[in-house]
Amino acid sequence: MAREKIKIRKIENTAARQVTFSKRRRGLFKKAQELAILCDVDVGLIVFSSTESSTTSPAPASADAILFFFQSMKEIVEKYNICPNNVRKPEQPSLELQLESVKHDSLGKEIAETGQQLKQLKGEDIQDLTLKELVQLEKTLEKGLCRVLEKKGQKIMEEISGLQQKGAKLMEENALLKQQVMEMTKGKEQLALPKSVSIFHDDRQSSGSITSASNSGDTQDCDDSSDTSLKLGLPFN
Amino acid sequence: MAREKIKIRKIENTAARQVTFSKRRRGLFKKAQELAILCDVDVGLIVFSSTESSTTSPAPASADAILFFFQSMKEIVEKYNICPNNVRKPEQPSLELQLESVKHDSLGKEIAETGQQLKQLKGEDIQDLTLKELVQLEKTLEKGLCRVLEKKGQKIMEEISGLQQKGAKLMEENALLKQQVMEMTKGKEQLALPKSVSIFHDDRQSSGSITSASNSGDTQDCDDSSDTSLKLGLPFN
DNA sequence: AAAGCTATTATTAGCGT
DNA sequence: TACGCTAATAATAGCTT
Repeated sequence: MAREKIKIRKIENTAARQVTFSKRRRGLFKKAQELAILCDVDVGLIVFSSTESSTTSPAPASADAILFFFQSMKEIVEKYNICPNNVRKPEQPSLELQLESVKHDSLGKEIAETGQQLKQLKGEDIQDLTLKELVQLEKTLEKGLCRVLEKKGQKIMEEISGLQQKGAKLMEENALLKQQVMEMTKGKEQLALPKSVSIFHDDRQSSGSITSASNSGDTQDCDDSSDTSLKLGLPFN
Repeated sequence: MAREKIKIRKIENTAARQVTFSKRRRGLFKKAQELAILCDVDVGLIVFSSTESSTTSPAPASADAILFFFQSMKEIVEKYNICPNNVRKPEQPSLELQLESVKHDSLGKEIAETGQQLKQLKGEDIQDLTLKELVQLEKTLEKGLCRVLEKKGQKIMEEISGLQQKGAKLMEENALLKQQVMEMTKGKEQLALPKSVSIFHDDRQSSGSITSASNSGDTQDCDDSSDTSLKLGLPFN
């Protein structure tokens, strides 16, 4: 309803969207209020303003909106207080208190603060911080980064040791199979032996070779894992 | 906005009020939806009437906030239910259902998640993260740190440039005063000359000395500020 | 009463500053 | 950037059906 008719679809231009948002939100609230007054009804309206750019973390915006909403609700409640035919004094204070508590030290505030902290840790919304605050932020980030790196190192070592174990087992199995193959190649006459026997034999015989193999294998494994750790580490950096 | 301008006050005629209510409510909801679509925001609107209540939440994005909205709404609705002269049983279930439908994502959950993210960014509570998650965290932290450092650099440069300007001004003043003192020390006979003349003289004579002084001063200034920048930078690292 | 009509007011999109 | 302006569209008050 202006110079040009527009289609109701998302306005892609950010600035224009912001302007339209302000204007239309004002209009919407005005109309809501008019409806409430003209028709003597309660209207609750909440607009989740995403004034921030595309960056995530909806918490602060939501919190703002929630506070706004509660403000409106409070006004409605106050209006009702004045309204003569709805006199319910005992109920009013508790609701009032709830609103106040939400406004001051409750969920909304917590979300807002936590959300902002989160944003700031992500390096967003740091325009108005003082140098001191920035330095504090930096410290926190470094500390966090340090811990994360430490934990990452641990995890990588765990991963490696897991791989080592797996490797060892595979080697063991491998050696076992080799042994079996050798066995089969050597004495083809034993081919038809019962499983249990052959297995028992294998276990015994392989014991020594596997041990030695796993020893050398361990050393090799370590070397391999050193390489592996580098390889593992890289894709995650 | 029609055949006649009306004042925004309660419409006393019940029938007319009801008609206006229907019309305006439709308009309000339409506007709410338009705002939501055009500006890509969440809008929650609830209208309480003596005969019905209706709700809309055009975009299901931040469910937790909407839950909060519904919870609050529910409280108000309950208040209305208790109110003896407003009996609206049939509407209750639908609102109740809507509330239930979004209940599984609670605001508490958002707080918990945001809080945990915050903690994890600080390097706490990262015991059970996977290697991949840790790497993601690391990236986020590095990005944040990078931004914070950049902003810090900016702030420091601002600080420095401010100090430099101040320093330059002080030096200039200093030189001027020195010149004046020298003047006074050299020729005491000129002490009683008219202002305009003495000033003119001062300007002239000092011109050379001041220029040179300011030159060396400038260099000194630069060095000083370099040192200053280091000194400024250090306590914040 | 509910739905449709239209003269009139209200809102606002694009522009200019 | 964030205002104010105004042509133009949108909503709607009172009426009719």
